[in-house]
Amino acid sequence: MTDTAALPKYLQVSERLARQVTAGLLRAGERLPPEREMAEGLGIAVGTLRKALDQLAAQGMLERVQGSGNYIRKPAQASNIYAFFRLELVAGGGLPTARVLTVERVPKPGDLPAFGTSADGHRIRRVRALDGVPVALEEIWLDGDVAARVTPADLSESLYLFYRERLGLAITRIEDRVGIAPPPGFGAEALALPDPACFVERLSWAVEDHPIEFSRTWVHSDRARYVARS
Amino acid sequence: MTDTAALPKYLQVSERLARQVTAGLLRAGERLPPEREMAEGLGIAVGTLRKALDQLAAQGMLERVQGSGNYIRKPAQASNIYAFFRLELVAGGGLPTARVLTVERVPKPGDLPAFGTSADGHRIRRVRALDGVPVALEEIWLDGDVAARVTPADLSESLYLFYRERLGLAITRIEDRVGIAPPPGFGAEALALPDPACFVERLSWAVEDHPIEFSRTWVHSDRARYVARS
DNA sequence: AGGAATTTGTGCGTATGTATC
DNA sequence: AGATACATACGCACAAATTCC
Repeated sequence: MTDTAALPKYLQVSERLARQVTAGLLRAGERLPPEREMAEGLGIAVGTLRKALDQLAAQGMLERVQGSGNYIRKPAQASNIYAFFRLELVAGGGLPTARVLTVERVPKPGDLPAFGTSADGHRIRRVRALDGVPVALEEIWLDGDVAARVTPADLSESLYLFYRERLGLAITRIEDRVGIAPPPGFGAEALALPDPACFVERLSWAVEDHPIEFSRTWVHSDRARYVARS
Repeated sequence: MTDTAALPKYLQVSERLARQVTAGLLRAGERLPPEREMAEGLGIAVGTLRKALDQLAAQGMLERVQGSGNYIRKPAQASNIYAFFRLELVAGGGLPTARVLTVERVPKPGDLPAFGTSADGHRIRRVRALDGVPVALEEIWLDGDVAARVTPADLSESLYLFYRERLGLAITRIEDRVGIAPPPGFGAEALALPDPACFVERLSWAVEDHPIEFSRTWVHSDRARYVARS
């Protein structure tokens, strides 16, 4: 437990809703109660709730339809809650899943950008799939100081939940860089991606200007693409 | 002039500020007047102005600093106002410019996604540069029905202004897809990009669900990258 | 160092417009 | 046409961060 200052109400609410979506309590397509009802139930003003919903809409998690209602858009999906980009099949859509390959605490290599305070990092390697078809390799570096140990069991459900509930961290800012690069050696068990692949580098901030995570995702662009909607 | 319904005030204000930035009336680093002053000058409520400023901040055009002020972030730059991604040098930053190579009205080829109502499109080809160094090739398809003719002179200043003032169109939604592909044949005069390159496909909506523009940008990823910040 | 002034952030409540059902 | 529900707009009070004296 950190001594983090209390989040603003509107962020508390959007975080809570995001968690409920992640946990599957709110499912895709589901309609939320009317804003006035919901605000009353939460004990906040309608304007505050609307700000929270705007947040979620901006993240693509919610669709707001005037005259109709607010609808959950994203299915419950692991580890993609704060993603700026969505990984999609070339044809669009696809149910995202991820399988953890390895989790190791190792010294940060020199080619990583500066983030966190430790010389070590937790290196998490995963295969990401859409509708069961492997489409990308991913390497996530979590700063060594946020946790002494990380095990695959911690990560099996949702990276998001792990960060929020086990570490007490709320990711507040993300920077993505898009380029191309050859995929790294992920071992024989991993998907063989053609060389080179489109990839996205991500720096995640837990608090302003203090990144605690760095990740790289290599996407087989014949099978899937990163999609961003404004 | 279209019979478009009047835009909400907060969008009118953000559009106007965006134009001023594009036109160079507001320069990078410049601080805006205090919100209360500004709102009074515009004859609107502070909350409405704040919503406009939030828009611009979300677009990366403005930086809002509590206790300090609102600062213009982007330099005056042509045609990048609505960009979801920013094209940056690998080291970060770089002053973006663009040079139009050709503008032609031609039948839409079959590999374009569905957009607009015409069988023809205006094909605009450009070289984009950062700090004077060519880093990307770009092909923009504007639906044939939004204008009978388009000339390079129309585009020399700013694609944004052209859309807004000549065509009366406000881009309201953008969808970007990231992948890799070989750069096309842009003629001998164009920058020779290595094959393949990282590229971004963009569909721009003028009104909800009615895209009028499609573009593809091929980026030499050794020189520049697309960067998105949340 | 410290405190006041300035400036943006959060939160509330209300009234009216507009799209959907 | 009426009811429902989200969108816009206004105004106010207080909190929090920054700036300046």
